[in-house]
Amino acid sequence: MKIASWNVNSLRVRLPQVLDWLAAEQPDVLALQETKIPDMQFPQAEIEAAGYRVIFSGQNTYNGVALISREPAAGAALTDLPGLDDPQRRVLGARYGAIYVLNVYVPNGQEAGSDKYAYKLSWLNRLQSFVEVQLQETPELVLLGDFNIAPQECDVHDPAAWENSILFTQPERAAFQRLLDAGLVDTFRLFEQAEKSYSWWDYRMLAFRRNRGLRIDHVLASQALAKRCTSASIDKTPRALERPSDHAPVIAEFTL
DNA sequence: ATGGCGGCTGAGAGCCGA
Repeated sequence: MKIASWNVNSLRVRLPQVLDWLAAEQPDVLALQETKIPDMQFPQAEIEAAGYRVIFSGQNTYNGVALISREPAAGAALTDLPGLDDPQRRVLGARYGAIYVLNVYVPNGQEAGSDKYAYKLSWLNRLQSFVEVQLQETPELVLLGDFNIAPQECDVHDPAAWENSILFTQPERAAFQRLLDAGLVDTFRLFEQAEKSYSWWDYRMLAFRRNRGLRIDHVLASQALAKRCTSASIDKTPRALERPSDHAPVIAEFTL
């Protein structure tokens, strides 16, 4: 079972790259964030023509998530965190076989101390509560997506420069740690990885070429499932294409 | 390192992302 996450920063723009990536990598599940497209305009036919199923929860301009899969999702999809009345489309959960897949686009937070920062932290609290409940229901669970949090110093190209900056503040990192404490494992760190491995690079300042990035996209697996994780990686190749997303796909594989 | 890029809207320049 190969599960991946990719913030595409507009599916309208990136659809050809997504189709190419599906053909090349053959994932069983691909979670997309920042599709930025209303459901009525979602390119369902193009994805189905590639041999995949897809479910989506979108809106215009901002946010939007989708789950592309080989096999159809079982049962109804979840599009809202329980207890959070939020028009922003940032969550999509569905079960594939025994595995519950929860695709999230965590709020950016903009700046420590801002209203958006408070929203981010409360959003992460709601996420944690839901994960705790869902783990009782489906012990095999993958929580993946754009977390907008670099959890450790080794996930930041210049930790000193990023100290107290959004994506790397202590409260954000503590919220990420609480997700792990709830029973999740950062699959990327189960394996030896190259130093300075990142999943996002700013479009500006030649950040990708200089590898000045952050690792903010993650595939977290429940402890039951993490035991069956056989690989975890970041695919930097799409980031080097013409007109790329600023994020790279992150991948984890599990034995069934 | 101020913003530097890119996508969006709406038809300007500004918002937002990270």
